[in-house]
Amino acid sequence: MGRGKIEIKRIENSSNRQVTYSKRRNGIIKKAKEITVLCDAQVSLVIFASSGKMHEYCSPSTTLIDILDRYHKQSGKSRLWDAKHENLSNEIDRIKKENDNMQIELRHLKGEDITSLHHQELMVIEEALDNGLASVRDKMMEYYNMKKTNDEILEDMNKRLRFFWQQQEMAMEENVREMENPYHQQRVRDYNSQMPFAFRVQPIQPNLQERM
Amino acid sequence: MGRGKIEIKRIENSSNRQVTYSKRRNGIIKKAKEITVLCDAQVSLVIFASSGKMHEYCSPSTTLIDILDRYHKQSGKSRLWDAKHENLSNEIDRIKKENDNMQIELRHLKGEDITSLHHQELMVIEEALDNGLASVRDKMMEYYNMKKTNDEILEDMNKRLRFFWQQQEMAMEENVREMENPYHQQRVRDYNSQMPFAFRVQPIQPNLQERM
DNA sequence: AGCTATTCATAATC
DNA sequence: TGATTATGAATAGCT
Repeated sequence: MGRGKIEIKRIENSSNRQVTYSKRRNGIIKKAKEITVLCDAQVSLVIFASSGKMHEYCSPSTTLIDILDRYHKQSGKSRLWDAKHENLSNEIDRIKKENDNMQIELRHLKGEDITSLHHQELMVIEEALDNGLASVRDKMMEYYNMKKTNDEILEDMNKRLRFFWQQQEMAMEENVREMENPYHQQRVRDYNSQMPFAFRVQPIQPNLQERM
Repeated sequence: MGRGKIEIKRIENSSNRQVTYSKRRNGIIKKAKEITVLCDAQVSLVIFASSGKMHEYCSPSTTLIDILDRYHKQSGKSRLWDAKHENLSNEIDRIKKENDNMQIELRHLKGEDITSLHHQELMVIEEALDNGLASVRDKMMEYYNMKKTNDEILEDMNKRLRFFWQQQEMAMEENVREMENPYHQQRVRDYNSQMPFAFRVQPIQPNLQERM
């Protein structure tokens, strides 16, 4: 059906191929539409050109997915469809298994479900628990020490502070007697206002408090 | 293209429709094959007759699934496809999350990744470890006790056995002197053959051995 | 992209 | 159903 008969084999001339492709593609889609209308059929048609460009036709009132569902129900090739699901399913299985194993390990570490364990398995768990406990207690001890150091420093600071205030008070009392002299009053105020910033008492580890 | 022109609308005559359907269906499939060969295209074609009967064509060297994969990648209609996967994907996410949580808990119980934990969290872990350790050690102690009891019983049995054999030997020696008498010989054989089955020494807990 | 000579698909008929 | 054939449709090659 053209100026000359053609053999059904790959068209080597690339632009000819491209032209023929788009003509015939339109032809097929037209035919698909026609059979849909004429014969109450449902058609799903997806065409990829060698360029990768895609065209599709799907009968109205259905979707490709509907067609595929019917396809898979009827073709018995549901395994192909499932192949897409299979990866996900396999992954689920794998993760679930992993999950179960961890679940078991966790329960064992918590001392549950250990009745059926052999002696050696119990030893392994015991060792893990021992190690874990050692690490946790080390870490706690670390915190305690940090807190202790901190407390000591604060205590030391406060001691100095108290000492400073005592000195301050004594100086004040001494100065009260000379209050009539405006020059002295001024000196005391200066002295007083210098102090508070010099002894701002804070924890050494800023984040330590929130972890304790 | 036939003896007369036809309007593209539903063919009301059912058998005509059926005939036209199968002719045109073959036509489309033929065209699909041709465009596949001529133009290096990939075609997926699924047709359902109004009767429900299905026919399909898919370019060689691909599967419908491959085509659909590409379809979904390109059409942007992947949501429809994903709807099929959504449940599975959600489940995977859920399990993975569960997994992660357990992973973390496990690592914490093993004393790993605990640097960022707060003091209270460490206390909780410590308590869990303590409890676990207590349970495991209880269980081990139980086994030790069972084994000990078992050993004691076996030891006791063996003691009795040794004693029995001693008695036996002494009786034998005594009997050797009377060997000339056939009646005595017979008596010793009887005596001997009764014994081994009376003292078959076995563990009391049949499955205990394999757990130790 | 159009055009048209030609081949092909198929509607009607048997 | 299956084969035949007259006819309209599709399209290969050309512009």
